[in-house]
Amino acid sequence: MNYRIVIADDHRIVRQGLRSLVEQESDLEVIGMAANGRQALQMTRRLIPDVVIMDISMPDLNGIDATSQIVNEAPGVKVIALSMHSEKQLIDGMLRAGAAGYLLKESAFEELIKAIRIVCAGKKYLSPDVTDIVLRDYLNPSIDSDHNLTQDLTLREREVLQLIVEGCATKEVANRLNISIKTVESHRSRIMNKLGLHTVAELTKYAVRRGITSLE
Amino acid sequence: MNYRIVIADDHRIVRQGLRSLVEQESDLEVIGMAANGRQALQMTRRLIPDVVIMDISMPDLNGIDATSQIVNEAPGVKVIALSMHSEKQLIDGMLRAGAAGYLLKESAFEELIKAIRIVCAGKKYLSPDVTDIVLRDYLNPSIDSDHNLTQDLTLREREVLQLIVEGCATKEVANRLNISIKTVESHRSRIMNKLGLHTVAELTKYAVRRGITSLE
DNA sequence: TCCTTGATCAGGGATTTCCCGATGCGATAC
DNA sequence: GTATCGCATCGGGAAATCCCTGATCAAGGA
Repeated sequence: MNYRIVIADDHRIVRQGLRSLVEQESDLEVIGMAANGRQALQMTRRLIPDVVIMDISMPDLNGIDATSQIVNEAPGVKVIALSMHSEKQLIDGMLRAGAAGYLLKESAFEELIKAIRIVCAGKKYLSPDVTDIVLRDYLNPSIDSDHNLTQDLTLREREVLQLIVEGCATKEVANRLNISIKTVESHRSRIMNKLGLHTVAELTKYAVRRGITSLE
Repeated sequence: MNYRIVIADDHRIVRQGLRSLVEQESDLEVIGMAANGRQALQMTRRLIPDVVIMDISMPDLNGIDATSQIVNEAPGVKVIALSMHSEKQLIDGMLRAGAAGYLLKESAFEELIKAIRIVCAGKKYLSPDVTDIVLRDYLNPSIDSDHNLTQDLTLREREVLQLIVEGCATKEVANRLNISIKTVESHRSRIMNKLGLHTVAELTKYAVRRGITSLE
């Protein structure tokens, strides 16, 4: 039996590359390609494929919302997320939207093929890296994963974090908050611990992603 | 005659896809694949391919600086930039670095094949969208103060900057570049001086804005 | 040839970070 | 009501770093 596949990615050459890879398998057939989430949705309605391989960051309608609608309208269609990032929020969004699989563009295509066969068999498939993140969350009895890690920071810690990523040196943070340098160091250290980050550069990127600070 | 090609992109499945596409042409042979700019550089030194297909945003060493070094060391090697973005700064950076072609991931792979043959014939190739942007700038020579600052950084300084904002400690930068900690400190100090920035947080935001690093 | 630039490195004091621990305080548990 | 816990606060001491100065060397242009 042949599996019918739709590929959704906003970069044409990536779509074509994926098609070329997938069609090396004799039982896999690419029946359509979409450049954004809305096209993917319409195409899925029309063609009812077995699997949609879905990039997440796409214009017009993103992969998560597209997946959500597809799964609602056509529960038989399996969606495999193919993402550049292993961020918890994205994984979470995709799985809640009803994706049957999540793998990274960092994966080998053999893994994609495997994922396709597994979801077609009615099971779920996650990349090892992704599994790690999901499991860490599962094992850690944090109340809800939607409240991301930033929520685990205390008020004071978020204050300190914001000042740091806005470019204040430790001493300046201490001055502004009227506390000792030692205290600021403690906060920073605990922040890094909680977030699993180790440098100000990483903290800054994290904060920008979370909207705690802007790029100015 | 066969053309020997190296592919550099930080996403494995994209690399594999590109390889699969390129090798549909009987006279094109993919002799190596790299996951970042540094690997691409080393691979190019070793294999001396005819063409390097180079993604721009890559960890460790970005596509622009990698191209710059490749073109210096091995002038015979043609570099084709394959970018997600058609931002002026990136195009500018790549062309100044000596790329022989610039196309978007939005392009069809037929265009990539065409580009390969054209640059191998010693000519330049730009995507139509990219040509537009270059021409607009050519016809309207705005004195754009935007690119001056980053351009003022030397190649080595940008390398160091990239590693720092990717979260490497000074010691780790030194290790990766095989230079002394003192040298890294010198570079960092001069970078901050040139840019008028004083903390890693500010450096990081700057680098993100300039496309030197991503938010991960 | 001379001069500039880029890349490399060192010394050494000032500063910061990192890893340990400790205290006080309010809330919650039992 | 006291035991416990989380939070904010701070300190010591070693390690790492920052900052400034100065130096060498190679490459390339005037």
